[in-house]
Amino acid sequence: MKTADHESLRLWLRLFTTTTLVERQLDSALKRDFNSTLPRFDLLAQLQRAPDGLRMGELSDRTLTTGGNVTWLVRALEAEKLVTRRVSPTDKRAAIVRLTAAGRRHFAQMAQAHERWITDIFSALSNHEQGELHARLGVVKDRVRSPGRSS
Amino acid sequence: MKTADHESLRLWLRLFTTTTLVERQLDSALKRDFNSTLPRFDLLAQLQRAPDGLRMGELSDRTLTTGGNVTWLVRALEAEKLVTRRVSPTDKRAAIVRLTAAGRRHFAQMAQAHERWITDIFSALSNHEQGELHARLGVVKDRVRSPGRSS
DNA sequence: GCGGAATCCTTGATATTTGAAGTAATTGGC
DNA sequence: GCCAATTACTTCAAATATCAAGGATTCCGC
Repeated sequence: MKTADHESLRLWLRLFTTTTLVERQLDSALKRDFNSTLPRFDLLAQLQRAPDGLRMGELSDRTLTTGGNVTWLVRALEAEKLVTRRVSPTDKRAAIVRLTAAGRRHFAQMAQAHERWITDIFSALSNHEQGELHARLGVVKDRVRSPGRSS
Repeated sequence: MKTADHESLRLWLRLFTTTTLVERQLDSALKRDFNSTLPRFDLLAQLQRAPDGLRMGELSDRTLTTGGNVTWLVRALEAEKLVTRRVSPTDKRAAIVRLTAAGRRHFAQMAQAHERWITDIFSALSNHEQGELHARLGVVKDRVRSPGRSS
């Protein structure tokens, strides 16, 4: 099994490297063209999918970032009038965050460019290969979520 | 192409999510068992592969982190006597970083656990699948390195 | 409906990372 | 050999992220 083990390490290294490189490229392109960042884009993307808004905790879960950080990001986006925050009518502890019209417009522009960049990067793989990659990463992801007893 | 495009976005999201989850798991396990972190581990790993040591710039390249950050990390590891730093005899601008004996021991222990964790996580995929995943990520990685004209 | 436990979010301290600017040393053209 | 350009690294401030603690509110068993 020595070989297989080593193979896993190499795979992880490549997974990490590839993701980091793509991440940087997107982040710097967002900065260059929209004066934004990937974490901000990510948060806005979650909001766009949720017409009724999301609570802070939901944003935290979906963006894989901590609560404190979501508070910080939302505060900044609110200052730029891209999102609003209001207290939930049914739970006064909770804050509901929504995109503003300006936020929606701003996001739409970024999303279009973002999709072009992504499509371009992954066009190096065929449609079929992309699907397979997606599925296999899913297997890994599920395993990480539920800590595994060894095979 | 609408479908293919959307597929790329989903793929990227999954790539990002999976990597982040694995990264966190490793980082928190390193913290728990060795009071260390993934960036530190990563840096030590590079040094272990280089018996003659590495310059700061080489560490920066190989760990995908900025120069300022490498300075910071190396300073901390030096304070813990895990690495040494000395001026290159051939180029007084350059600093050469090496593992100490203690650093080597410390790293060996972490590496063993690290390999177990990784192997366990990726054991959800067959050997063949791992190889294929590795190869396809390589294609993406190469494409990111050389900014692509669209297909 | 009361009170303790749980939940939602914010805060503040701290840690980490980046990016730009600065310092020192080397290189290369002349 | 000399100076301008380049390279290697560090420093410092600002951006970003985490973590633990705390305040407010809600939930739930009684």
